[in-house]
Amino acid sequence: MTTLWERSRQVAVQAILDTAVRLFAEQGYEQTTIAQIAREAGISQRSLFRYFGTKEDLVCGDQEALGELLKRTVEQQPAEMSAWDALRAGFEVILTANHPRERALELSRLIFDTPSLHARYIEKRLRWQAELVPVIRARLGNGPGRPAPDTQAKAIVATVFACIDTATELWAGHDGRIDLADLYDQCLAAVRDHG
Amino acid sequence: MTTLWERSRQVAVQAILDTAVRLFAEQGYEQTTIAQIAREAGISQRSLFRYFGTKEDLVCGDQEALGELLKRTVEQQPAEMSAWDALRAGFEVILTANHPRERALELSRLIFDTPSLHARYIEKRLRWQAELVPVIRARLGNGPGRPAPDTQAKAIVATVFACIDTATELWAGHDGRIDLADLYDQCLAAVRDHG
DNA sequence: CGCCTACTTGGCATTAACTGCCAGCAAGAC
DNA sequence: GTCTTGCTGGCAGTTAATGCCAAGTAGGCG
Repeated sequence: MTTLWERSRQVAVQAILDTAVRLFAEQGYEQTTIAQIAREAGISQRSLFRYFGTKEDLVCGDQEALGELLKRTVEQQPAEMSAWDALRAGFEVILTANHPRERALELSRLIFDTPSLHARYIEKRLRWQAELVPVIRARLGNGPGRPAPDTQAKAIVATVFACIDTATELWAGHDGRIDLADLYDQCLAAVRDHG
Repeated sequence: MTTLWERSRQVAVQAILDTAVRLFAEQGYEQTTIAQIAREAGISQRSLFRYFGTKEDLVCGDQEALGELLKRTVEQQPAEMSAWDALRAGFEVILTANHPRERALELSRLIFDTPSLHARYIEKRLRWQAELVPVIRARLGNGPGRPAPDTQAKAIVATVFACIDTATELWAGHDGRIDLADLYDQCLAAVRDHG
């Protein structure tokens, strides 16, 4: 019900985010200090840390929301669909729900060009990656002579994310000129198609 | 001329490492300060930072050497061996070159339980990955109708590391009672074996 | 042995990311 | 209008990390 508070919060968040991403793109992530971002966004350092717990959250803060969306989407796929196809469908949905192309490109470049950011990004993802495992396990035919379903599910989820990551890196490297979903399919094909 | 300087350096490194790992295990990584480690190891803070550039290096500092070893091992596999088998052979070598079981378990648990450490560990691993890509690309038959070799190589390397990571996490979760190489094979089978 | 050079070590100051605390102010409930 | 609630900003403090400089020590050389 609190209207003005929430609305001005949204505005502030967006303003800080825009300032931060602009500065990161201009001078690099490491070279940009929290003090500078706060100054240019017209907010105190203390408040900035209340909006974004860490400097890294300025870049990969909305990961959590995307993770939630991905999980729900995968769950809702028809039961007879394979784990791989369900995850692929989830990935497709995330693509459309993400930032506009230009912004996504900028963020991806930033993440893949900054080792510490890249690592943080993956680490954050690993957290909600774990929540996807039970969803995938439920979709596996537990035939005999196969690895434990948990091992199987974890490996599949980890591989899918590895391919998403690789595809995104290539996509950013090509300035978005190649379709991201196509790249993902190529990555998965390189892994799953034998011969 | 390896002299007293180098020898006492080795001794100091080992002493610091032992102190650090012990303290980390006793009170947790975040709760242990550099000042405390330096004090208990009988060295100045300044010198500690000369031996280990960062606090994280106290735990995953020898990753660099392992990465180098991995790359060399993969390169030296017979040319007709597939990319997958060559990487698997490299993984096998690393297993034997790593710390003794107990120490490796302790370190793995520490890394997987500490987000900032985990991130740093991933960062170091990403560097190995990048260096392995050209080695793997050279091993790919570039038949027609396949994804670009670079895409293929990146995807394969990323997947192998995803499986190594998954296997290691499972291994640490089972207190090392299940063979790590077996877990890795199970992960890869879950990904590559269809049906 | 005595000296000189090369290299290491430790202390001091500084920066940057955070965190806790407290006072002030503005929004919303009554 | 007042009163409660919760946001905001400043200030001090902690921790990791880096640069600088003075002091010490190993090792080669006359």
